[in-house]
Amino acid sequence: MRSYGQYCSIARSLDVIGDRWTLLIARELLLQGACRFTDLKKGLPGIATNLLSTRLKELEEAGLITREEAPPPIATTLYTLSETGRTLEPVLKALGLWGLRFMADERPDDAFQARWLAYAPEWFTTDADPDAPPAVIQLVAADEAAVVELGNGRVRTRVGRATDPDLVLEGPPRAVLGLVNGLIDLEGARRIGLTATGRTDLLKRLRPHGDGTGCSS
Amino acid sequence: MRSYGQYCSIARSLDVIGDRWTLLIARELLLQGACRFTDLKKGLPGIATNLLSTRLKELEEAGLITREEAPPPIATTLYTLSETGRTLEPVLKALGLWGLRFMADERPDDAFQARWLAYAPEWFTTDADPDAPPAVIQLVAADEAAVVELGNGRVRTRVGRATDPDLVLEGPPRAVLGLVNGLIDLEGARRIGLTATGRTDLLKRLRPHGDGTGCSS
DNA sequence: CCGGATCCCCAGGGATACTG
DNA sequence: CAGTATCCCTGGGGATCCGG
Repeated sequence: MRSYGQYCSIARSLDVIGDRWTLLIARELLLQGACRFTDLKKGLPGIATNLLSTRLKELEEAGLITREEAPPPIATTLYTLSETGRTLEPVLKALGLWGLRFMADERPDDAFQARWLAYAPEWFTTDADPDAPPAVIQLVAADEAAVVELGNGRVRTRVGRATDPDLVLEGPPRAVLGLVNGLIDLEGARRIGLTATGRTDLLKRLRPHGDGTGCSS
Repeated sequence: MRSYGQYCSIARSLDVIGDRWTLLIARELLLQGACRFTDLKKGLPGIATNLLSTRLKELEEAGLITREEAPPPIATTLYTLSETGRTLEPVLKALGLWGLRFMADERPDDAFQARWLAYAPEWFTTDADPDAPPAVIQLVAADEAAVVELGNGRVRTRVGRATDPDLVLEGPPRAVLGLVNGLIDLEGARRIGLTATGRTDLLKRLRPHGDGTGCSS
């Protein structure tokens, strides 16, 4: 990208990661770990292959990712965030937290993936009752499933299904994520199609890092 | 900007503020407060006027800035960050902190302004000895001057000159800012042209929010 | 199937001139 | 001062093709 030519750390950040798609590539690598070219392509619906290729080169030059030629049985090149690349996590978290305010807007054609369902609770909520016994919440939205595990004062998430969840939240993405992130309350979420089965009291434990934008009724 | 079309809060953030120059406009409005068109243009060396105009419209539509027609004696339109716009501060701070690692690179042609000298200590350092008496550090780099005021456990900065500073740091931008932000130590800063006059012990009070990138000798 | 490279086209950005 | 208008050019989107 063309440099802004400003001796300012924000501008210099953007010189490196301000290009289109760059931060989303970092998101995928941070969420997925080592990725093949095709894995990245799948995780970035809409990206052109030439762009992905170009960005990967640029990111490697900038020292943010490393490419390694994996031997058989993988027999392909793997892309990984470098130590420096992983320091982008706070940047992605800040952006992600700020962007929550737009998650209420309905845009039916948006792509949606289980990983994006998963990272939000882990990054943007806290267990409000850290001493309470462990609990498991199953999220299901648009055929994508993720599991939220509460316990030991932590909120952990993973893609997939749990065997015996204490609570199942199912519905359109903006209902599930809107509820979990405190943009809407349970009643509001139900009104746009959420089904909550099980211990809905667990929702009180999930405290969003809200910034005052949310909880309309 | 063209939407990424992903239901992910990072992607939705970038849909709004991912365009070129957008975040730097927010930086200026955050640092300067209400601005005229020309003020922004001066604070954003290199921006084309049509782009600035376009971005201001987009930002207004997104609800991040408000334009107000000021009556005489100002008699012009003023741009201000809205309440929502001000919530970008954590995003800018995260980016600015991450970008510090690139401030060591020398790029002599980069533009430089006093405001960019000023915000870095306020955002990225802490008073390591909050109970110590107040102190004033004068920063001077490339003819731009800023004042750092330590006191009451806070680090405050402003553009301009102090009457009787306890310490004066003068030299090329990357020497002054590199030292203040912990990228280099005093010795290293002197080696690239820093002059430190006064109580250099105050530097110990200025604790950078470093992330392990710095302090090469 | 994977990992790209190539080509064409268009939108967005850059520089500058011009106007109320 | 506060933009608008214009022209040019680069970078991104989309499809296709190609070697391993």
